[in-house]
Amino acid sequence: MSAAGADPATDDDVFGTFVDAVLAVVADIPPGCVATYGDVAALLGSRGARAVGRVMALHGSDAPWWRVIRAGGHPPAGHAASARRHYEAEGTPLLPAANDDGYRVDLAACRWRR
DNA sequence: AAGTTGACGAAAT
DNA sequence: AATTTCGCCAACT
Repeated sequence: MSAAGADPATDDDVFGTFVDAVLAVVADIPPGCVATYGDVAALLGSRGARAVGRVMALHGSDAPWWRVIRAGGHPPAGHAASARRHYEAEGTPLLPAANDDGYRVDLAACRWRR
């Protein structure tokens, strides 16, 4: 029966394999820590940091998207203000920044590793 | 089927 | 240091 699925990626496969894998890694990030899009992609065996960001844009609502940031410690584009509240609530170390979005995440102190 | 997009990364300018 | 360009990968139209 599973073979009867009309669409191979919209019936049995709750969400594409990729999406599920990305959400699994993001959900595995402990509070107070963060990982970069490139790191998440690397853990999946892919180098598509953009592909990971795409998953967050589509399903980020179902995962702690604020724990996934860009390289350099910058928060996701357009969501810096919202992410900042989560960091303070989780105890994530932040660094003051005059420019950017007003703050930066201390990757050197809380970059999650596997 | 092909082209475009996207919550990115890194290097070059 | 900031901006621009190219590269990567997967999904959407």
